[in-house]
Amino acid sequence: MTANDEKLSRREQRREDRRDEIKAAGVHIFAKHGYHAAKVSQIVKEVGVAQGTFYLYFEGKEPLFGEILNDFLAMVVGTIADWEPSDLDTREALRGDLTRVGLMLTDVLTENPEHTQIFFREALTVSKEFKEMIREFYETLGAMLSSFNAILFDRGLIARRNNRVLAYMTIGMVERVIQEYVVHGVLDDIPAREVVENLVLLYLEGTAPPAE
Amino acid sequence: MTANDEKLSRREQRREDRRDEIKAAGVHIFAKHGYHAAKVSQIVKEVGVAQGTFYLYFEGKEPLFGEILNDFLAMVVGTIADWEPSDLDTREALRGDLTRVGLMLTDVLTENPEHTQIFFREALTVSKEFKEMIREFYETLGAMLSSFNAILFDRGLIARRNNRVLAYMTIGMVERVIQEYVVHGVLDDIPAREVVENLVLLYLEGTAPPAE
Amino acid sequence: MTANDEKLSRREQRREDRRDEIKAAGVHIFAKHGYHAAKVSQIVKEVGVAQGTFYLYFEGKEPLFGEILNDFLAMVVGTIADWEPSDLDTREALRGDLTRVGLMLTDVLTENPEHTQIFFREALTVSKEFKEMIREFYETLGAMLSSFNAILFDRGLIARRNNRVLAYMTIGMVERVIQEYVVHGVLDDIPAREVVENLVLLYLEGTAPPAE
Amino acid sequence: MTANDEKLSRREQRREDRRDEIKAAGVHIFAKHGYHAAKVSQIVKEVGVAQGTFYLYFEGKEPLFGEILNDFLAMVVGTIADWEPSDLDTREALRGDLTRVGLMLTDVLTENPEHTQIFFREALTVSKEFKEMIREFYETLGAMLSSFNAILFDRGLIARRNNRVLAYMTIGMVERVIQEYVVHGVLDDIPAREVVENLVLLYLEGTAPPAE
DNA sequence: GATGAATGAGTATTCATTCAT
DNA sequence: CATGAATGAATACTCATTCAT
Repeated sequence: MTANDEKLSRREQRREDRRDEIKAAGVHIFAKHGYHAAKVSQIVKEVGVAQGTFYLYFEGKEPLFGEILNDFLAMVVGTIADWEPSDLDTREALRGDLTRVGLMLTDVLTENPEHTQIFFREALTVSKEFKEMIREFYETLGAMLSSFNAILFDRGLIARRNNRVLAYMTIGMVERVIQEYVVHGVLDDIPAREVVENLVLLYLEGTAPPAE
Repeated sequence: MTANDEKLSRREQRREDRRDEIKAAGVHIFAKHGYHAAKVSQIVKEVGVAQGTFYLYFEGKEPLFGEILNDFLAMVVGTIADWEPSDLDTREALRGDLTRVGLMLTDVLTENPEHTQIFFREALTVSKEFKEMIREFYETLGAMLSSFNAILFDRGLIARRNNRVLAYMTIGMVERVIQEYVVHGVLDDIPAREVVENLVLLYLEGTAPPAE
Repeated sequence: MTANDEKLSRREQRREDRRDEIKAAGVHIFAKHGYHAAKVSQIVKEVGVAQGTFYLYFEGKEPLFGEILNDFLAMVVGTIADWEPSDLDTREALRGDLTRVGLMLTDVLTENPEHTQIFFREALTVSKEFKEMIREFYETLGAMLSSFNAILFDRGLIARRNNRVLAYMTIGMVERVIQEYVVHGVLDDIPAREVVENLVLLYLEGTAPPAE
Repeated sequence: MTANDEKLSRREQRREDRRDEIKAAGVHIFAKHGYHAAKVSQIVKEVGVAQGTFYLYFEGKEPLFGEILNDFLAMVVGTIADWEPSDLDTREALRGDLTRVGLMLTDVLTENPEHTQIFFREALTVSKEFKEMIREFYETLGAMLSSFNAILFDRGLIARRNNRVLAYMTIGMVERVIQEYVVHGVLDDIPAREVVENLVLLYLEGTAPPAE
């Protein structure tokens, strides 16, 4: 690596840092005031740079929001993708896996409450484009969980249900609990593990296959 | 009733009709474009009246939104309030009751998909006031369901759970399924009864008390 | 007078009464809020008639203001016109005359404080037309008083002065004292006669011809 | 002073210049059309900037008016404050002082006829706030002149009068003459000195103490 | 005459974005 | 790279006036 490369790289690093600062301020302001009430002037003021500087790092207010939204989705998807399923040959194994992934998800969202808030509160109202992106996210998630349920049923691990309805029920119970826990603090006197276990329990008991 | 009264009453009737027309247009435009992108000019254009006429019937754009929101909440609350619980002495009775109220709710929301969409998509982003109103709605609902769960547990109808978590899980599964069913039409190839029965089933099986 | 005439006349009377009611309300509202902040809706509300009724009696808001303004000017001009000057052959006679007309003016304005307030506060800002009307009023008054001063000087009753400046000084001292006395109540602990005598005294002593 | 400071200061200078340009245009438009008929669009058009630019320098139309009004009052008060009274031990000294301050006032107002016009014509009709500010100005002035008269009487320089009435008479004669002279040009064929001397003469002769 | 619902022209203000320095 | 002054499009709301009933 030449001195030049190093310098360039240092410059790039600074550029990245500055971008991150602005994005962090964006997260903060969007969470505090909502997308529509948030002003670019508030964001730059929080960072301590001039109005024009914002546009050196982001194309505009909406693109910034888009990145923040993508960061959130990437975090969620990444967490689920990190999940290395066990053999899933018994309901006990399933319980373990679900609890584990649930706790991982709880962790990452608890660490990013503002992202979580922005996602649930604002994402649908910014633009048609984002609305459709979110819709696609939900439908993908719904389809994945439907397939997952179908597999579990095939393996005799869960009872016969309408797997699509079951998928969306699952999504719903998880997302509402997350909102109350992470964003509104309504359930935050309860240990995360207990919350997750209640979720897993309802799912598992609610789908217990009939005893032979 | 004198002729004068009649005239007055006819006038009042026309006034109500006009109000309703404008409100209906508001529902339509808000659902189509979202609160922030909706323009008063679009609403009056849809009704076919002048801009000023709008302000004869509503104080402004936000107050109109507020009424629409209240109408929705009143519909939901009214539906639940209409529920005359049976004795609730057996799980079978419970299943019947839950199915019945679930179907009633499904009915009223299916008939008002735009209100439903507005509630889930926009209500939180219009103003602090509405955000707090919605929050209160959720917390009241959460508290009611928590108590309900506690009663059911006392009667031996459901197993020991964290009743608050259970309450919010229930809210979540219902609201997500409603959104998919009513607003996005993702589940609308499935009969309403089946959807509701799946919801009730998950709740009931998921909370089945241990056999003696 | 036939019965028909009488009926007509009664109808005309009613019409006049209604007009006067509206005008009185106009005076009140204009004085309270000023011309620009005054709303026709406030005026009709005070009278207890419908919005449209206003336009059966007056051409509009500005014409109503015009009438009110003219009423005020007519009162002032009428008061001065009522003055039957004495011979004005001595300064004592002059003092008597000025005191008399001053008291008459004070009387009529004190009885119509809202008109007075409207004239001094609003008249110039309503329209070009009224501004010019007021200007003409002042210039006519100035010219009259200038001539009057010239006559008094010719008769040896007052000293040599710039008669036009003297005229406007006189107008100014009178109108400012009137405003404080009638509109703002700043001097209203002082008997009207004393106020007028102070005015006359300043004018007379301030223009006393040099002793021979 | 570093280059940076200089740059900053130059920027600040430009900012002030721009502000002054806009304010000057405001004075012009307000004087020409009156506050209520004046449009922000006219003001920015006169300066040759965009509509939004106006709001970089002033909070709005009314705040701009407020500054203009304050500038006027500051000029008047400043002129009077600049007056360094002589010993005021003889009526001749008093005459000199009054003439001097009168000329100074005439000067400053003649140089700012639009401000003068705005003050006398519009200031009372813009808002309650300004109305009260003006009222306070008059009452302060009235109180000051009353005290001044009391002092002069104590020193035997003027006769016994109602000092408050005398104060307001003085204010009135001065302000009316100023309006005619500065705003309407009615007296502007007369040298300023002569106008002022007539004012002083009426005051002094009108309050001459009785010869012993 | 009286009503009051309907009209629609008119305007101050905001704020994301640009660009000369 | 950074600045921040300038831009100007975009919109909710008011209220004097009209006119069908």
